[in-house]
Amino acid sequence: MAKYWLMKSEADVYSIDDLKKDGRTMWDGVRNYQARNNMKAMEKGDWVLYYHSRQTPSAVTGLARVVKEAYPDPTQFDPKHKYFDAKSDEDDPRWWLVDIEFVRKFDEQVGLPDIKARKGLADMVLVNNSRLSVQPVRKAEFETVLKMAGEAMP
DNA sequence: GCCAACGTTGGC
DNA sequence: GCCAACGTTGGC
Repeated sequence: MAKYWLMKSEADVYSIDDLKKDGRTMWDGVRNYQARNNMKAMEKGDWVLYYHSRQTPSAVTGLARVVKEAYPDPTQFDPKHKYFDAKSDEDDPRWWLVDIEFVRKFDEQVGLPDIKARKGLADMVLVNNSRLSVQPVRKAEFETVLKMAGEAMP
């Protein structure tokens, strides 16, 4: 059974349009343990709501899918990279990531205010823990967000 | 651009 | 192990 997730990206850093252009991408740079643990729990074929933060309003803008399960984030070992982590051991990597692929861009974005106002979405992690960049989504929540976007279930 | 909320670090 | 200081995220 595929699971459901939500992944955030700053709209002006890597948008759904960038993902569409690239087709797929390596979700590097996550340096938060909870977010990392969520990526480790992902399986190929899981669905991902793609969310833009730092835009007005923040919004779910599309759909992506996990295409490669967790492996060590190579940027943590590159001293020249901004995501370099000197404390990470190659034999026991601290940071992991997944690859996701573009599925669909929504014609209609689902804004955070609408999500907050929607009955049935009050328990979404997005609503209650605004800092977590990779988070689980319940099936019913996923279905509701898709419905709000005017999209059919994948 | 501001700043509240949160996670992490490090001194003790 | 506590907690103050610091850095970052992200809503507004």
